[in-house]
Amino acid sequence: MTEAPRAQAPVDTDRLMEQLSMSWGVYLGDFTVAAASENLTASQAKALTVLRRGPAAMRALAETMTCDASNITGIIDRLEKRGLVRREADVSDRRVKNVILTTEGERVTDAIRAKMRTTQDGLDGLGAEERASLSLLLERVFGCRPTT
Amino acid sequence: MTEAPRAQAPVDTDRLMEQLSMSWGVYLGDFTVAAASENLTASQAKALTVLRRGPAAMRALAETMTCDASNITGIIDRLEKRGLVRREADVSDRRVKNVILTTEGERVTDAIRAKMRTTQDGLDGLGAEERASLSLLLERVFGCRPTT
DNA sequence: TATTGTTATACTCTATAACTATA
DNA sequence: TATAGTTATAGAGTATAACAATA
Repeated sequence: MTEAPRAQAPVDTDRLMEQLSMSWGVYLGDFTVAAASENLTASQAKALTVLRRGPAAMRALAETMTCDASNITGIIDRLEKRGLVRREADVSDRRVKNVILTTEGERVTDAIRAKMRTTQDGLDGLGAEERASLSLLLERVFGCRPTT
Repeated sequence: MTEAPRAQAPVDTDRLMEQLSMSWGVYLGDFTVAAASENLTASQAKALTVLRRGPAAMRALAETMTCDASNITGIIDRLEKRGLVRREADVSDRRVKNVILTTEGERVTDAIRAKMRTTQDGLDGLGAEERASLSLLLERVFGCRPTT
């Protein structure tokens, strides 16, 4: 049984915010390069990543991506033109259009994730207990639970 | 002395990547909303955040932000027009222009960070040992050390 | 009336290529 | 020659406002 990470020096919230900011920069760079390797913009790849968790209505997608609903139309238009997603009218509310990943869309999304070597390698360097600790901490801070 | 987070169930790398992706979405949304409250785009706010660590040459800024150097010209143009940054010719190499945050730029950058309530509140909910654990884990995964 | 998705518009972000001024 | 920054261009992302279809 390996040790859990131990405190070395006090880390206040400000320094943690700064470190989180830098870490986000590394993650974003990794994601952007991986998306570009599949000829996708970061926004397009982000939409695919969200949809990988399951279909979503246009408006729900806009909320998750923190942008206006009008933007999603163009992003989904381009992804649909490339055959990575498709629109499907909702059965209970015909105003709603659900966006669904195609099989090719799933393949591309998984390929992008696999190409995020910086992040993948960083995670692979952790032991089982460290992965569990990071998972718990992410849930505590951002409210995101690991998918079952 | 509080306990370090304990493993509950095994968390493999794939699930951790997924959880990281969702957490990043929350962080990005928090950042985007905070930037918008200061009438700044996410890219502009990101540039300010990078410069908050110290002056940087245009090209270095482009590398940190994972985009082409030509984009930085426009981003810095707009920030300079608002008085948040200024360009300064490098003394040893006159081709290089160093970008420096103005006092107002520092104020706005700090204001944005202070407005990231979701992230701030999440971090504030951690104990001292948990903050230290998260800091160590971020360093392990992304190679970013807390600023001294 | 309210909501979903779309369109029109204006501005910003982005990569590519070509340019200038330095080195 | 090589590099740092800029400019020109075209395509993509973005918010706002207005619109049609549906609730």
